Amino acid sequence: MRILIVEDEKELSRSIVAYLKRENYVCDVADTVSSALDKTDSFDYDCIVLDISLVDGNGFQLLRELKTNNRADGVIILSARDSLDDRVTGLNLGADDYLSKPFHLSELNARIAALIRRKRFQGNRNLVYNELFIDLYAKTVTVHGNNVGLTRREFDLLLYLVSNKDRVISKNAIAENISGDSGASFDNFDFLYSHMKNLKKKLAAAGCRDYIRSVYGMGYKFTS
Amino acid sequence: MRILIVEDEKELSRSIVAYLKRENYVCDVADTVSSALDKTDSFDYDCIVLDISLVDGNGFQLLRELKTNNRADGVIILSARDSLDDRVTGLNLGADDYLSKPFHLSELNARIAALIRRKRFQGNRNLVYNELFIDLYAKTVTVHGNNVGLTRREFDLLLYLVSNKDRVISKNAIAENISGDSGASFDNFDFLYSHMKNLKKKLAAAGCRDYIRSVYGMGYKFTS
DNA sequence: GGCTAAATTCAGAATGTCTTCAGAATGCAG
DNA sequence: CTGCATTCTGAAGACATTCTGAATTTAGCC
Repeated sequence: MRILIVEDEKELSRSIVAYLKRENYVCDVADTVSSALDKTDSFDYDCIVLDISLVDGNGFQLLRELKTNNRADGVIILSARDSLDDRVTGLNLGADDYLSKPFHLSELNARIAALIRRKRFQGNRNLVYNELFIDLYAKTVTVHGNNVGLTRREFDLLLYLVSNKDRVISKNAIAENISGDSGASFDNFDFLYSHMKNLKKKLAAAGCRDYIRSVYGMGYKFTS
Repeated sequence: MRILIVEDEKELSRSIVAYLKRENYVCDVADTVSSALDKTDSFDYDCIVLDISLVDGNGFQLLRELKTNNRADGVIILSARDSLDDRVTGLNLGADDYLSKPFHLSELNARIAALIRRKRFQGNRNLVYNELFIDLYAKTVTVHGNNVGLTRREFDLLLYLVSNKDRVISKNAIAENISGDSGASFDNFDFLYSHMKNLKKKLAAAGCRDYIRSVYGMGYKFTS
């Protein structure tokens, strides 16, 4: 799960990143509008946390550009205290949520979690595909009612595949999504193969049908 | 547990905060309607204590706004003496309880405790999970009838886990919830590990099953 | 102010997971 | 069928996370 933080106060962005990393998100930071655009061009973030009052330009402008490129999906605005207008404008420009400064990191985290659940899973707590049952809150996967003990990466992997059901996902995309550190370029996908193998093995052992298919030369696909 | 006090008489708000801090609540104060809105925008309070007769505007207006944003959950109104109308109006606007000035701080405290209990535990006085028995009033925990002497942090910890039954809770969230000062960002969770260990040890010593599971890399989970 | 219990910090141990590796298996193009 | 690229596999070492007991600091109480 990957998040872009657009914020020019170093101190704040650092503490946001520290917190969100511990919540197992992969975080990128942009401190100008142009670098934010660079990053959104090269990656499709699950969520963008945007400080609307950037110094180098207008946060609104960024939001507008994102919107015209259909990338305003999943934007949470950070607005200065008292600027009610900013919020309204932001929401009208397609932002999903806002938070006025100062805020608690836990609250930001809660909003991000809610946003991602809405975006990726229509706000559902559970996902069900026949015998396969995924509880997003308990972070458990059960097959025919028995718990399949998945590790964090395995769980993330399954979730990413499921949230792209019926679509072939490239190894790059998967790797970027589940690998802990951002900015990594992948010279091999051994770690992915490994997790994929373990995930499939565990699911199969629990009696789950083979929903995950590898597509030679392209990537992987989840089909129910 | 976090409470917002919306009150413009400095003297009063100060003494409320002092009292509630001693009761282990974390308190924020807003002295105008707009700053109250900022704060409720940025954080989801367990309880809001609202003086309905604010000078800078109308407390009712604030209540209305909270209501439309689904945040009127857990509001206790402070109203001037004799203004029965205010109370009725307030309750109709979705407030949960009221208190007419002047009042005893202990009374406010009792109402807050009751309110939070209602909100978090559907008004139950006790929580029971098989052999584990939690008395929210007495703040005691018994297993098989014998009292498990928990410290305050241990009790808070257990309560937080219980109130998020069947969910994996991140260490961030737990730390923020049980450590006095919130909003803090933690560089390590040693204190959490320590409390967790002591809590589990005490429960186990009393013959309690292991309801609290650590979920590697994700947090902790209470399951009955 | 001194005593006691509690909270926090610390360093090392124990555990669980991730990544890497080498080799095997599979799929594809010619 | 052959050769090359891709994917899979099991095992092991590297790494991260959690646990533990003890030491230290802090807070509550008389």
